[in-house]
Amino acid sequence: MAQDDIRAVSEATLRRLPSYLQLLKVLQSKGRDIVSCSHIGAVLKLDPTQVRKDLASTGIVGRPKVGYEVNALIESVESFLGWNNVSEAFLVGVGSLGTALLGYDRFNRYGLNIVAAFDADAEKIGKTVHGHPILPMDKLTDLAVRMHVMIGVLTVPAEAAQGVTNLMILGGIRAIWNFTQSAIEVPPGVVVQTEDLFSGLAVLSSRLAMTLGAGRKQGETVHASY
Amino acid sequence: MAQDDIRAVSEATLRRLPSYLQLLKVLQSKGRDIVSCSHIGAVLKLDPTQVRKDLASTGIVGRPKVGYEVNALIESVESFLGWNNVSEAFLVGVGSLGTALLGYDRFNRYGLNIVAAFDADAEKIGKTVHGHPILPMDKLTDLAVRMHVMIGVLTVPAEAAQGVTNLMILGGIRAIWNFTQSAIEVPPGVVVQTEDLFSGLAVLSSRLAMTLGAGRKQGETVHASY
DNA sequence: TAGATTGTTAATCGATTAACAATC
DNA sequence: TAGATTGTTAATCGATTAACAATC
Repeated sequence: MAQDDIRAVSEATLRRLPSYLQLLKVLQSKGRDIVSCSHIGAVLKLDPTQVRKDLASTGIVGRPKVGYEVNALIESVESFLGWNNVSEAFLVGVGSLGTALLGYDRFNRYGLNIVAAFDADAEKIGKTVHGHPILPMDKLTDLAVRMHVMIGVLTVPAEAAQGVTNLMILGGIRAIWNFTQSAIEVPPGVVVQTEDLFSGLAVLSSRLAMTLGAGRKQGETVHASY
Repeated sequence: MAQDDIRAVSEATLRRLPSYLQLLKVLQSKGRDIVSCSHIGAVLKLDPTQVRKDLASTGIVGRPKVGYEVNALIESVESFLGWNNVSEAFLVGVGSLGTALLGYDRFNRYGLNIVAAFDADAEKIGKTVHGHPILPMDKLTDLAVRMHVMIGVLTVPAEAAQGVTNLMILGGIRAIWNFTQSAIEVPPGVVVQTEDLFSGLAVLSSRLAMTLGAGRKQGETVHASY
């Protein structure tokens, strides 16, 4: 792939990259130098050609007959995702989910460093959650500007989502990881990734209902695409 | 759609159903009786035909020129997903994420009722988290059998995932909501839905890198599919 | 009635999978 | 060399979107 060829990589491909990365790191820790697409595909239950195309979209070039160098592949996937350089992020909304994310110490390996947390609740301000001080909302915009923070993690109640988003935008934040159920509006050039827990639950519920459902022949089974 | 026609509904459709449901409940609370696909599509930024097909797959029949009855539509989507009857679930692994999920009191509206939590840590056993008593792992299988629990929520560290899965299977659990990064093995007839936080982060990171990236024309913007 | 909306079939689009040449 | 694997083009498959008939 030519180096200037920034073609759009499909969301499906992007979503598979972290699973490759995880496997590659396991292989690396086992001292393995080389890996083939067929091997990756066998472990992750994916088509080898698909693995090859996904990897190629990160810019890696392999060696026919040999495969890919594990270290080079990790480097390629990580730099493609921007995960070799840690970006600083603000988290807003220190409820149960926000607290869980603040406690997740492995984000550093995935390019994310949560440097400050914010909450509207005066009770919480000044306290520390998993080593992160909780700051008042009115500091958000100024601090984002001063620290050049690019990423915001949104874990507030749905009704507060748009207001907090607006503060983030004012602070120059360019990417919002949205854990609310609210569809937030942002200006062009700002990226939003919404995580909806219930969409996964819908898949699970429906597949379960199907396996348990009447009218189904005995022994017939349903597999989710995990 | 004929009532015995259990055709496979695509995962993409299943994932959109919760967002329809949420909007419909907002409309219901506003006292609205009738809604059209074009209206739903306009709010959620989806093609009206796609909305119509998604809704049709739940079995609802609308009225030409009029639209769909809001109440009937909610009933149709909920019963399709099995969310009108609450299923009891066990949660295993009371770490930060498990704790957050235990604190999420709205699962009842989504067909899920977490009736017990389990952990391997003796320190945690006997304590109560968000009103849920934490039980020892060795009670899991027997209790699942006795209570006819069908759903397991897996929030343990990756290395414990397969072992706990096996206990769940022995207990007769038929659906596993897997929040670990481990690809678990289950027998036919058991449904697994794996939630990978990092796949969402990969999408965000890559889209951000693309908006910030060099070689990009000024003013060109990238939108995530939120 | 006319027009808006549903229901359904056809066309398009893009992702996945298959085929095969290039390569070490 | 022969065979395995990459890289790439073609075929297939399924989801999305468009077109249009049916309906109130």
